[in-house]
This record gives sequence, structure tokens and C-alpha cells, in this order.
Amino acid sequence: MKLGEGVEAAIHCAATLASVDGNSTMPGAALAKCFGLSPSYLLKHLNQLTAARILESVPGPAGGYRLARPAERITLLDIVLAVEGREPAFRCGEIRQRGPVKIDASAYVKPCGINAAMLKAERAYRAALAEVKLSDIVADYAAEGDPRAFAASCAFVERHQRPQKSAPPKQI
Amino acid sequence: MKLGEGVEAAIHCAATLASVDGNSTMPGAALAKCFGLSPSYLLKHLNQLTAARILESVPGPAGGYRLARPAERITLLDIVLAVEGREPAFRCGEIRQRGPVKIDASAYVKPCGINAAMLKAERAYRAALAEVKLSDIVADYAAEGDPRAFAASCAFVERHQRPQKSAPPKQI
DNA sequence: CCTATTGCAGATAAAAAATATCCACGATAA
DNA sequence: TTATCGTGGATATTTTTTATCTGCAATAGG
Repeated sequence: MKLGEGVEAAIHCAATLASVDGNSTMPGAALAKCFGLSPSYLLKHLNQLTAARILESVPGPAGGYRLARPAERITLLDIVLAVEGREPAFRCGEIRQRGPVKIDASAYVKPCGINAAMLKAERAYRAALAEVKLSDIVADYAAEGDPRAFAASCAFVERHQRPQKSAPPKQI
Repeated sequence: MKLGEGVEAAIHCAATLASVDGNSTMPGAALAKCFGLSPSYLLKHLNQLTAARILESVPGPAGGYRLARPAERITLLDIVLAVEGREPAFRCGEIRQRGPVKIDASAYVKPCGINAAMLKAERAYRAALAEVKLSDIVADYAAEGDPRAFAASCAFVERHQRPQKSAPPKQI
């Protein structure tokens, strides 16, 4: 079981965007530089976040990304599912009916018990992720993290964020 | 997030081995045929289970695999960790200190809050898997599954299991 | 209107991992 | 002695992940 690196990048970027002012945006290139990531590849992930309506994007100069809704209503699960996809980690291939033991298809209408157990565990995983809000991550970072690192991060955001003419994101 | 196909194979094989009599064994080739899997590749996974002391192997003709301990003391977590490895799905690359925001290393002694949240969720996942015993899987299969499929599976085991001269596995 | 900057989509390439096969070896039951 | 089995290593094949590049549309600012 393995999560792609994109997940870490996506969460850090979202947490960073949580501290931009109002309706300002931050360019993807700045986010990439902030974490030493490949810009072209990070854009792929930011795009997935945009498609999932976790981020909003503004084109043009002075454009960039911002959160599509307040950090209180974005969970780690939202981000993980957006980047990794919504399919469960365990995919039942129904190998129980792939050998010579196979019987009539009517014998396999009930879902495989193994699959059920694996999916139940994954629900527990997702439930735990759903309990963590992006605002929790940011608050923890501000409270528990080193003040110097926090200050440096804020300064970076301050330096790269860009105010917008257009309307701020609707608080649905 | 994705689990390899080996996990499904390993669980099914372990469940099958749970119904061989006493100290008898079942050859890997028979298990592979049972589920229509590539024999040479399945052996890799059976090997991982053996290394993890979930299975025992007996060489020579009339040899094969059997459970290393009763199915009541084998959990899905044991099997998943044996096949997928014990490392967590989320690996923190500490990208927070890979950009220009980076400060002195002393600012990063505390573990990353994102990492902590992801690992906590994974503990929930593993805890859920640890609650399911192989004996539960087998019992569920016998009770809930189609009787025809169960009978066919038992017949297959009956046909391929081989009694042993050597001592039965120690019940540690 | 013009230009520079930005996000977006798609094609493509490079690297890594999962999947699969094969062979030589030691063990052992018959 | 022989045939069957698991083990370990080497290797090939396929898929996934990671990464880059190019052309395009949108738009702020002059």
C-alpha cells in the first residue's frame, strides 16, 4: 500500500493557500518553489484539486490558486480522494471464481467476505481522514510548530499572494 | 492508494489452507490452479507469508504449505503487512523544508502535523484489519456463502492436501 | 490593441514498481 | 535413484508514477 507523493504536496499547498488573504491568489509556480517541487508536475495535482472544487483557479497575470471554500470545510479526505482517486485500495478480482472450483455464477451473487472486510477497514481509514480539517492542520502548525518556520512561511505567502479584482469565492 | 493483487491472493490462499486437515500440506501449484493464478508469481507471495511465519512450508514430494498457527491467531493485518510491507502508506518527504522557506534544522525537530494525521488514520486502518481473524473469514464463508461454492472448495482441498509424516506445526 | 503572465489540456518521455517467467539448487518421500 | 516440491536469484514484461514540454485560452496592465 502506497500513497503517491502528490498527496503530501497537495496537502501542503492547500495548507499554504489557507493563509492567503481574502480572495487573493497564489501562482502554482510560487507553490512549487515553496516546496522545491517540479512546477509542471505540481500543476497536475493542483488541477486535480481544482477539478474536485477544493481549489479555485484564476487565469491571467495576477492569477493563481486559492481555496474554493473555507479551510474549516476542507478535510484531509477531500484532498486525498481528489489526488489519489476515489476507488478503494483493495479491488476484489473475484479470484475465487477464476479457478477450476468455479461453479455456476448464481453461487457468487453475495459479495466476497474478504472484500467486505477490506472495505470496512478502508472506511475506518477514510473516516479518520474526514475528521481532520485543513484548518486543524494550519492551527496545529501555528501553535505547535517552530515560530521561525511559521513566520518564514507567512512571509513567503505574503510575498507571492496577489489581490484580485474579481469576486471572492462564494461561501456555499 | 492501491493494494497489490498479491494481497487478495494471499488472503484467499490462507483461507484455503485453513481448511486442510491437521498437519497436512497443500502444494503451491495447487493453490495457484485453485484461483487461476500464475504459479511462479504466487510462490513469491506464499514465500512472503512463510517468511512472516504465517505459513509453514514442507519441501519434497508430498510437501507444500500449511498454516503456521491456528486460523484464530492470524489476522488480515498479519497477511496484508507480510505481503505489502510494514511501511506506512504515507511517507513524509519533509517537503516543508525543501524550498526557500527553509530555516535552520532546529526549527524542524517536531514531526510534521500532516504526517501525524496521516499516520493516525493509517493506525485506524490497521486496527480494523487486526480485528478480523482468518477464522472469521472462513466461518463467514461457510455460513454466508453459497453452499455449492463452499462444497466445491472443500472438495478441491480434499483432493490436493497431503498428509505428513513430520510433526504438526507447533501451537506457540 | 498589445504584451506578458498565468492556468489548462494533451502528447510524450523517463524512471520506478508491479507482475510474471525461468532456472539451478537443496530437501525428501517413495 | 528418481520425481516432486520449496527457495532464491536473475531476468523480462507490463503498468504506474513521475516529469517535461508545447500550444492554447484567459486576462491584467499598459
